[in-house]
Amino acid sequence: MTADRPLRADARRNRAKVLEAAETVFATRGTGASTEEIAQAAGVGIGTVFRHFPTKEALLEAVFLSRLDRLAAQLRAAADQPDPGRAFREQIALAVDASPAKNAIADALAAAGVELDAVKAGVGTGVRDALDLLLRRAQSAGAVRADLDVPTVMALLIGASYGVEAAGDDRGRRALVINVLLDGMSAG
Amino acid sequence: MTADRPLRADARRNRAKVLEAAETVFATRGTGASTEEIAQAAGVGIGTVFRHFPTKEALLEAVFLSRLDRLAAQLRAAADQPDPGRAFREQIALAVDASPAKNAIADALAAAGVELDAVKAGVGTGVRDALDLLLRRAQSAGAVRADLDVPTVMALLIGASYGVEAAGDDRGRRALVINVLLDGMSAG
Amino acid sequence: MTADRPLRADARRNRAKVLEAAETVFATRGTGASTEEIAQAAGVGIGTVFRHFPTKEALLEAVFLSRLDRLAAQLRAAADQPDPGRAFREQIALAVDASPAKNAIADALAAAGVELDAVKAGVGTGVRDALDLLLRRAQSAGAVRADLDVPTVMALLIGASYGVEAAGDDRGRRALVINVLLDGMSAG
Amino acid sequence: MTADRPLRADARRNRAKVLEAAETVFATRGTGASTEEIAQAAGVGIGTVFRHFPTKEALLEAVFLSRLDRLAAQLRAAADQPDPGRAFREQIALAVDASPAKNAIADALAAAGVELDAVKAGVGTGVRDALDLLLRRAQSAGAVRADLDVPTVMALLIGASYGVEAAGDDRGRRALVINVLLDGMSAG
DNA sequence: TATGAATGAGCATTCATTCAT
DNA sequence: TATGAATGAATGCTCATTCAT
Repeated sequence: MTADRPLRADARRNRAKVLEAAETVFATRGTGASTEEIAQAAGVGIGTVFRHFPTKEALLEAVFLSRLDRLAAQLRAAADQPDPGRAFREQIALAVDASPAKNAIADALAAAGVELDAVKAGVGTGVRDALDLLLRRAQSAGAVRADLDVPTVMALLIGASYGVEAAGDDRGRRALVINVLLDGMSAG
Repeated sequence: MTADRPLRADARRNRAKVLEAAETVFATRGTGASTEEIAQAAGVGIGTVFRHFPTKEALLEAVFLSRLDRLAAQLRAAADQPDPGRAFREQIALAVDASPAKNAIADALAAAGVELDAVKAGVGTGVRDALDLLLRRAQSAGAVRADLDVPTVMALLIGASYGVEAAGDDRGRRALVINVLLDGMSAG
Repeated sequence: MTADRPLRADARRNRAKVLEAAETVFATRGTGASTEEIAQAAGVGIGTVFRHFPTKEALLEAVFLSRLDRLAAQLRAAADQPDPGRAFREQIALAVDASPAKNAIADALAAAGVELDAVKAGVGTGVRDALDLLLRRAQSAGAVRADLDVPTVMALLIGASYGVEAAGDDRGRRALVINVLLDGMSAG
Repeated sequence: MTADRPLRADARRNRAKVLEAAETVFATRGTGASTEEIAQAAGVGIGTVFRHFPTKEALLEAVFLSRLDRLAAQLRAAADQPDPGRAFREQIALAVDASPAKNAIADALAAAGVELDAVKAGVGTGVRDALDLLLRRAQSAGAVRADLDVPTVMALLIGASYGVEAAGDDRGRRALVINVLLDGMSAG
């Protein structure tokens, strides 16, 4: 009975608009931003936000997952670069530098009692697998210490994200933070 | 700056009770915990909380600063240990492992638009100076890379706190995270 | 008054489906049930519900009237039974026992400020006339007190419906409530 | 620590104001009336309403219980009248005639899934016991049929309340409804 | 005509903050 | 100075109704 086309195009567009607006607003004003504010930023009625995301928590989660999806895609794209050590380093640096806003969202979700691991697991083979590949290759190439596994690298990534955030606007300092992390991860 | 009328003994006691309760409650239930809940935990009326801390933000700030004060004291106590490199490493590890709950508070403050740097500066010569001493000595001893300065170390500390938190309950993983950080900071 | 273009066959079918679903849903989940829920139960889109009943109130009214229609038909069918007193008693008992769900609807309508009398008048010669016939015959036969008129009997019916509802699931108690009512209405 | 006097006087007065306003507003505009409206009618802030009644449901319940309490008091006061049959009849008539607005509240509570019986039981020995006394005495005096028990009388009372309400403004008709009920309850 | 996405007014509830006692 | 009742702005969420497809 219910197909998936007619107005579905508009609906999908609205969903995307909301998601995008939410990402921006949460990043800008924090996760405490009101749903109303997001609706306005998206240019839709508040009812529309709740139609697509039945709960503020659901919206937060969706934003978080969409970020993780993008990260996974990015990591995957780097998997076939020639120099495994370099690929690893570059991706870590990129991931860390891009993530500050994600942290707040993760925090908010955690505060709401959401099982973050479960959520991440939902991304499935996403980030985890992509990272796994990058890491293994870098370790095989002798570029990264052998005692690191994916969960630990993820913890380090998260930490570095906050570290970079704490470093403020000073480009040099941010780079230094990342550099320390990479040095710590390198073999030898 | 602020006139510091010594504060009647019972008043001071109340202030301390509130601060302590706030630290516990914020750590336990998150910074979203209501002021009322803190008042109850402290065994005082809500009016008393607001008499001592005119704003929830002020209370959060006070809790954060009190933690920093304790950290400063700890760092200072380590300044005269014989082996500067070891002292540095030990203190970093200690600070990081003890800090998880602090993070949420710093986040909340940041979200509230409080200039964290300013606040930290307010601890004055506290953490900053103690850390400066430890760092310089370790660098002179050739145990820590020379391109690190205090603000960067603080950023790294903050990041490592979150990293450890993200590592979860796995003792080994937590240690590994700290280890990576220390390796990254070490000279050579 | 209202132009009654025969309504395309499928349209009529939809109208009936909605009415039926509404009756069930209102009875099951109360009159606070959302229109959306009714649409789903009827297997139609929400737009269709509103096409046939421009207002939730209108839908409620239609359900109510449809019940009254059935009641009228039932009363009419009993009009030619041989024993007028017995017919009256049986019909009263039947009407009362079947009506609990109707009460909630009548309440909701009343709460919405609908003139219930006007609505009932709309059923026209329906319940009123059928009841009139039954009552007169029973009174003529000396089975029912002479000071009762149709409006009063209707008020008693409504009251008894709620009484039975209040009696709960206890079959014996429900019967007793009806019995008291019938005794009160009987002559002598 | 917490005594029960100082500002308690004001608080109690406010609680009473809210309860009274709620009773009026619910009776006037139905139980769908907004809490805000009640706050305004009571001349207090909306927060005050929620301080005293943590939920709209709780407020509804309190209003209902307060009515039942008054009814119980009234019934109890009639217990020592000389003529038990007369006392019973008078009290039933009074209770029924005074109750219209109560019905809506009972309905709302029932709709909210509140166990009405439990609530009524909470009035404790209130209405139930007072009614029990009246009923027994009237039955002993041979004025009321012996097969009635308290729960059934309560169901009849509720039904009669609605019946009277349905009878509208016509004094004569209202009296007739009550009369039928009393006749049905009388012995012989 | 049917559909269901969009809309936004309306509601219950929370909580930081104020102030009378 | 301590208390806790009062306040009301703000928020998440629901639902009847509209309208583009």
